[in-house]
Amino acid sequence: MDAIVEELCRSKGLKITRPRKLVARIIAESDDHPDAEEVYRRASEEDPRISLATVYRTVRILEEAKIIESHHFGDGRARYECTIAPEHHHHHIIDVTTGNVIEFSDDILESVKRKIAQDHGFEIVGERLELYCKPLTNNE
Amino acid sequence: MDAIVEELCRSKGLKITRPRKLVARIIAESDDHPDAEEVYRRASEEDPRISLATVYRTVRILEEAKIIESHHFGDGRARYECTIAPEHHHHHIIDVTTGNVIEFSDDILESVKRKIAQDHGFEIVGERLELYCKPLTNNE
DNA sequence: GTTGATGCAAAATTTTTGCAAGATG
DNA sequence: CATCTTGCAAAAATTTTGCATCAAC
Repeated sequence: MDAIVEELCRSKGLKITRPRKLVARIIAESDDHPDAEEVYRRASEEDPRISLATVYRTVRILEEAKIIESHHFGDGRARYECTIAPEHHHHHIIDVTTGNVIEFSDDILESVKRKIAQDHGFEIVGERLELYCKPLTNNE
Repeated sequence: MDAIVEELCRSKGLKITRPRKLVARIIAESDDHPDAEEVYRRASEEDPRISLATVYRTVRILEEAKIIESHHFGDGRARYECTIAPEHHHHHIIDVTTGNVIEFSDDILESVKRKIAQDHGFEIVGERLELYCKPLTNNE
């Protein structure tokens, strides 16, 4: 993980710093899509010198480097997750009754999306799919 | 259009006011996903008494009433569009080279999404699909 | 007339920026 | 040691709120 971040930073001419490694690792280790404030809180536990401004600057840089992704799940702020994982590519089901976020991926969905983009003369370079759902009930 | 807004407001016990009708109409007539500031600007031209706070309050109410939808296309602010139209349901392709937003809808996509939700034990009550794309080139 | 909505100004929230000091390559 | 990055504090941008006034029902 650290190695990948360092490699990606290097390839973009970015310096490898303690805050960058820390923020990237915090997000990689989190499976709950923390927002900037929460990343800052978790980072501060390990290195109290880090500032919130740096977290914001860093997540922007890491997002540009495709190391992390940001999402907006309806609340005002951006929430982050790491893209570096064997099977990262996925989307989100948000259970509106609980706020739980469930990740999923689907090959058919992927090809349908790709074809739609193609038919419009485009190639997908980024995307965002969120399904806001409520649990199925048997009688309704 | 006005009639639908009025009916929906009434059914929720909301008063039908000049600002509400105006904001709803502005958004219904816009095909460019304006943000709150822009809705305010357009509304002000017709009624200079309206305030930005009211625009924010009104879009929230209209969104709760399912009369409009909000989106986050990567810039910081929320952008709005009206849901009241014969064939409203659609998603967005954002051309990252120009910032243009293209709307599309696709029946196969719809059923794939519905099935995915079902397989996870959910029913879709809202959703958001954005494809960030660049134009296809023949040689790359 | 009551109740809910508006406008204003002020505050809250989220994010960005200027700049001096510090760390990296 | 030149350049990029950080931390701090201050500002910007977006959105929300308190309250007196006003409008809808």
